[in-house]
Amino acid sequence: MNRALQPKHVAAVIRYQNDPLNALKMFNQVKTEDGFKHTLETYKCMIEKLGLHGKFEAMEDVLAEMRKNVDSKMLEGVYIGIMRDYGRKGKVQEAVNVFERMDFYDCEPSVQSYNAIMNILVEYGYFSQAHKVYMRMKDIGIYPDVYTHTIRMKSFCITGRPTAALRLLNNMPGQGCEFNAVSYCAVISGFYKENCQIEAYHLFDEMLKQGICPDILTFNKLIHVLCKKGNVQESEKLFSKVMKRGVCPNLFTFNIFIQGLCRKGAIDEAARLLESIVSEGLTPDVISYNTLICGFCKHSKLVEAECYLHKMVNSGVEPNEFTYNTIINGFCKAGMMQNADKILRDAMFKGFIPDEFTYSSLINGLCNDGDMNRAMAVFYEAMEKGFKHSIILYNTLVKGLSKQGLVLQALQLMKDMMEHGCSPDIWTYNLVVNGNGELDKAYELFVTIEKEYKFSYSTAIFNIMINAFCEKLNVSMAEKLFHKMGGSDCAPDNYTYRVMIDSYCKTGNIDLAHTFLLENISKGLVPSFTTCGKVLNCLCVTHRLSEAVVIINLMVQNGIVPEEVNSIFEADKKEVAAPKIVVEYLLKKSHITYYSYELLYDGIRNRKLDNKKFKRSTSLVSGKRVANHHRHI
DNA sequence: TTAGGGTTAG
Repeated sequence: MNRALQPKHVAAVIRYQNDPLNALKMFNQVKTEDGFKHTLETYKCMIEKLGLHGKFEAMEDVLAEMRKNVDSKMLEGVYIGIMRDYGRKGKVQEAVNVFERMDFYDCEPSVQSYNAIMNILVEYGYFSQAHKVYMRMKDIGIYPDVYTHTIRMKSFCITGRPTAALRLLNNMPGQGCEFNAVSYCAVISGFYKENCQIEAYHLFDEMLKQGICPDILTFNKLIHVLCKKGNVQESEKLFSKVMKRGVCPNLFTFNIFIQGLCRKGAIDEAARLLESIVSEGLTPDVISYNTLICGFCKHSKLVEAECYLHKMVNSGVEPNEFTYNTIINGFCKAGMMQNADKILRDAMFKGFIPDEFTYSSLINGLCNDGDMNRAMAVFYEAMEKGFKHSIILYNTLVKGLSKQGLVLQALQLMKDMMEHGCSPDIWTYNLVVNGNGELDKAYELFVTIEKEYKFSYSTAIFNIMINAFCEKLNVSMAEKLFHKMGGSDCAPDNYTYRVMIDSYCKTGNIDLAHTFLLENISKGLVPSFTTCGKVLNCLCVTHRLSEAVVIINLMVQNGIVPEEVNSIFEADKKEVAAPKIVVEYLLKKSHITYYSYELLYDGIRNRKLDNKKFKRSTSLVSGKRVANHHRHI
C-alpha cells in the first residue's frame, strides 16, 4: 500500500508542532506504526526542535537512540546543530563535550565542526581555548577556511586588536583563501570599535575598490557597531556608498539607525525616521517602536514615550514585554511610580506577566522613592513568583537598602541570598561597601563582613575597596588593604597595581610608583601603556632618566609594545627599533608629555645596549604578548 | 543553521 507513513510527513509534523514535548510524544508514537523507521531526517528534525527549546535532556536521549540507527559518519551536521543550541543558551562546556565526543562516536570532525566550536568559544570570551582548537586543527592537518579566519579575526577584534586582525586578513590570500565582505567587515568594525575611524574607513574604501560589496545583512552588522556608539554620521557615509552599488536598506537597517539617533540624543529625528519607514514600502515593527520608546525614556521624555505606545497600538502593532518593561522602567527612573503602576495594570489586563526586568525596575523605583516597605513587598512577591536565584533582584534591593543607610539590613540580605544558593557578585559587594558613600565606615564594614559573616574574599572585592580609597586619595588606607591582601589568599592583580600606581603618581610618591610598577611587571602581569606612561612622566620630571630607560626596555622585553613592532620580522632591526617605536607611540597616544619624550628619545639613543640581555628578550616579544593576554581571560 | 542584522533591568 502506498498510504504508509513516510519520514518526510513525520518530519513536517515535527517542524510545525510548536510544543517540543508534544512533538516528541508524536515522534515516539509513530515508532509503533507498522513498517515505520525513523531516518536521519526525522531524527534531525526532532533533535533540532528539542535543542531550540532548550530541552537538552530529551535531546540527548534522542541523539543516543539515533546513534544506534543511523550511520555515525552522517551525523556531523547534527552535532554542529547541537553545539549551536548549547552555545545559544550559554552552555559552553556542554558544546565542547559534544565536540570532544564526536571522535569517540566515530564521526570525524571536519573544518565545519572546528569552526563551530571555535566560534562558540570566541563568543563567550574563551580566546585561548579557541586558539588551542585552532592549533589542534592545524596539527591534524585540516586546512582552515575563510570561516576559520573570520572567526579568528573576530577574536582579535573583540580583544581590541584590530591591527592583528588586519594582518590576518592580508595574509589570507597567501593561505589559499579569498577574502569576502564578511571577513572585511569583521575587521572594519573592529577598527570602528576602537575608534580608529580613519583606518576603518580606509579599509571600507579598499574593499569597495576591489569590487567586494557587503550584502544588507553584513552591512547592518557593521553600522550597528557605529550606531551603538551614536555615530550616525559615519553610518550614513557608508550607507550612501553601498546604496550606489544597489544595496537596499531593510527594516533592520532602519531600526539600527533609529537606535543610533536615540543614542546620539536626536530623538525627534529618530521619530521622524520611524514615520518615514512607510514611504520606503516597509512597516515599522514592534522593535522599531520599542527602540524609539526606549530613546524617549532614556531622555526623560515620558509623555512622548507613552504617546508612541498608543501610536503603535493604533497602527496595529502589539506591544510586547520589551515595550512594557521599557516604559515601566522609564517611569520608575523618573520617580513617577503611579504612572508606572498604571501601565503595569493595563499591561497585565492584556495578559502581560511581570518578569525579572519588571520587578527590578519597580524595586529600584520604590527604593529611590524611599518607600522601603513597598520595595520589600515587591521583592518578596518576586521571590514567590519564582525569581529566587535572581542576582539582579537581590542587588537592586541591596543597593536600595545601602543607599538609605540601612547597611545591616543590606548585609542580612546578602546572607539570605547566599543561603538561597545565590552567590553575591562584585556588584553586591560594591553596593554594600560603597552604597552610602561613607568611606570611613566602609572599612569597618569590610572587617565586619569578614569576621561576622565569614564571607570569603576575592581579589575583586579588595579591588573595590582599594579603588574607593584611592579615589579619595587616601593612599594609606589603600596600602593597608594592599598588605592585607598579601596576608590572605587574594593576590593583587593588574587592576590592583594600576589603581595603586595611579594614586602614587597623583600624590607624588614616585619611589613607590616606580617600585610597584617593577613589581607589577616582575609578577608577569602586563601593565597598560597608560600606567607605564604615568610612571615614566614622574621619573622624567624628577630627572631619573636611567630608571625610565630601564622601564622602556622592560616594556620591550615583556611585549608591552604597539602592534607595529610585531610586524618587524628581522630580529636585529627589532632590537634597535622597538624602544624607539614604544617611546613614539607613548607620545602619539598622549601617555607621556613632550618633555618626557625628548628626554627618553635621547636616553635610548645614548644608552649602550646590553646585547646579550636584549637578544634573549626580543625573540619573545610577540609570543609573550599573546600568552599574557590569554592569562587575563 | 560553519563567519554577518534590530529592542528591556542591578
